[in-house]
Amino acid sequence: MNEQPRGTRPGRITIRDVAADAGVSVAAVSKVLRNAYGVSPALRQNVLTSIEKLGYRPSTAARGMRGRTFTIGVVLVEMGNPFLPDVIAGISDACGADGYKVLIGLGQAQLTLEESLLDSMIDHGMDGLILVAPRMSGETLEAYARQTPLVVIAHHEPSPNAYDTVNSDDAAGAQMVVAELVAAGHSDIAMISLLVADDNSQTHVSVAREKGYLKAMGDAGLEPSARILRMTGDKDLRQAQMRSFLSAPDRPTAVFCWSDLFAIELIGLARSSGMNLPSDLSVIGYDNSPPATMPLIELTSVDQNARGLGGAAATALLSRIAGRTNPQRLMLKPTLAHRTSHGPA
Amino acid sequence: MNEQPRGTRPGRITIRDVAADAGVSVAAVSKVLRNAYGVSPALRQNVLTSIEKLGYRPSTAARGMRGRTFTIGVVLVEMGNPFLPDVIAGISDACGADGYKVLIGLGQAQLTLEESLLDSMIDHGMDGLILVAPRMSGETLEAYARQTPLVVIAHHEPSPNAYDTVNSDDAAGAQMVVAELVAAGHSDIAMISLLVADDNSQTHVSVAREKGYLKAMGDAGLEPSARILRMTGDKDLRQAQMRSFLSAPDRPTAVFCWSDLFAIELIGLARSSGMNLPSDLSVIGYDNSPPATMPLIELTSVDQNARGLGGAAATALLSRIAGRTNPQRLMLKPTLAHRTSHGPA
DNA sequence: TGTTCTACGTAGAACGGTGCACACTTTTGT
DNA sequence: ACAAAAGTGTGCACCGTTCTACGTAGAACA
Repeated sequence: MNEQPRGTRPGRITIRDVAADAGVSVAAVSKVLRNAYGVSPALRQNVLTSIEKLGYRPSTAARGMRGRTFTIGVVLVEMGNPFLPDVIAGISDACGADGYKVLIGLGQAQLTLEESLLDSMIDHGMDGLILVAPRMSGETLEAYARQTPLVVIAHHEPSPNAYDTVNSDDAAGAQMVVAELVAAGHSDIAMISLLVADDNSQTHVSVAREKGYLKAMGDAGLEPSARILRMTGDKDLRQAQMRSFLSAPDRPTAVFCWSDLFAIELIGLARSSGMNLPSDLSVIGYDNSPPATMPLIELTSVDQNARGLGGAAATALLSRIAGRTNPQRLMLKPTLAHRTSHGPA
Repeated sequence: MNEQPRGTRPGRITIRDVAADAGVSVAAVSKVLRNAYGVSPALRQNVLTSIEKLGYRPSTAARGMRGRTFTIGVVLVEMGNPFLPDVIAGISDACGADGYKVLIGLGQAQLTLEESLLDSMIDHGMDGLILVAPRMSGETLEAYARQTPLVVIAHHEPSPNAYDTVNSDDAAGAQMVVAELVAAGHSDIAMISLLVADDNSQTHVSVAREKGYLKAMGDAGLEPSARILRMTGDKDLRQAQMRSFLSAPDRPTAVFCWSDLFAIELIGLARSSGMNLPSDLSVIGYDNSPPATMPLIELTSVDQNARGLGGAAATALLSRIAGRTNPQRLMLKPTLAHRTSHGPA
């Protein structure tokens, strides 16, 4: 191996340099930095001038050892999902206002990697963590929550203890879809959902959407025709499943897809097999993601308000960092973005 | 404000606990951790056992003050681009093998935020940074490179000094596209590119692709018909531009789009205006992103080997961290993924 | 005038690692 | 047999902050 003397780079301006320049103590500078009590306006101004002049930036690493780092970590399972950018944007906005930075880690859909990432973030001294659609068990989450302030997005844990959950009301979203289709005259409405392999599948958003779907079908008196097809995450297999679904004799007149990704695939396959949409088949998706707005897709879709979810999670986390300990379960109402992928029965 | 005593959580196992348990000095444990010279196999094993037993994890924050953090930062401008996940995967793979963790920051397409993010990552004591398609000027990059090991992906800086660049050979990719279309009998081939507003637009990948396009058109003796339409990043405006392009009397027989996103939009608009593809218009894109493979799209597209780019960047960064200082300019060959969005003239 | 507050500022001990300088023990070389 | 070199482990200063405990001066009060 090599041995470069690393860590703090040689020329770095430290709090001592600032203190010397301003002619005050190191402690005084630290107080100014933290807006702590006990600094006169004159001293504060003096210090700020020196900071500005020297271009001083506090070392987060050093801060992490005693105080806070003003950094929060966000853990994603994967980054292909088009609704994530908005979630992140919502988090960043809410955090940025309070001077917090956001750093993202990627679990690559591997549970071990995901957990080691959490450890790593805690080791970095991050002030709190936000997990998006984690695959971990409730106990694991509780264990992490004991180590650091924690908020979870898109994960329906029934009764978290030491952390908060922020979700879109997935059941309500599904009910809106069914209601919309029923109002358009459909009675044969299927749902295409996701086959979740996990042990913790019950907390997955798709399950909440399934429940909403079933509830709404029941409320409309359509439970006999209600059916959920859970399709795999593997693209090729899934498309085969969709093809056979589309060519089956009992094909419904409308389909509610648990995500836009599935819905768009379904539309593509339907069209390429000669079907005419929406007259032959109405399709409604979930996420209201950018591709939903594309010409030739024009997918009606449930908007989760991803940005709102991110913002709410960040706000919750900040209040937790500030000392709150009682668990919160936030639920945001989704809306339906109307387009032309569905029509009358 | 509140005042929770934060920073290191109370119960945390420190290097001292490990040293006590193993009955050795703190320095010895530190040596084992860094696999530094001067530890006997016996002592090493002894220490490792205690580490395992106590579940010790070194504090990255504390490490950051003197040594390395075994963390590298990746800065993205935005995360919507579907080729980013592969780049990240490539980076993570290469880094994970050496025990490095990857943390991602998002610039939200704001230059100031992007730069403050770099600062923040340096402040965190990260061992090195990888920037993907940054919008910064060459001087700014050099300035950062003086503070930390730096590698830049997808940014055609002609002669970097203190950092490395890793690019796909964008010119070659464009030439492959033109060659493919010419071989299919096309002679009227336009390019749709991106209108870059920056001051540093010359380093943008789209410009390199434009050059390749022009070169290939020249080589094929088609310079008279060569034309580049630079379209805006704003979606609605762009679609208007595309519509008028499609309905113009001098519409070409084939179009090379600088990115799949543009290509897919173009295909959608063409189809929805009644055109028949690829007979009325051949389209080839760039990125070979997931949507390119969708039914009804089947877009022929240049594959940049995003994963390879990420891997190469990580390898370069690690060698830079290990002490290398001479600049490297890596260039990976792209390949063409053939599908049905283009056909004979 | 003496006493008690309050406001402001400072000294210095953490925090949890790293890595240099050194001491002690074996090997190796002659 | 003796010096030099190599191998192994330790003590401790240091990294750049935070934050507690304390000192001091001036204001307010009696």
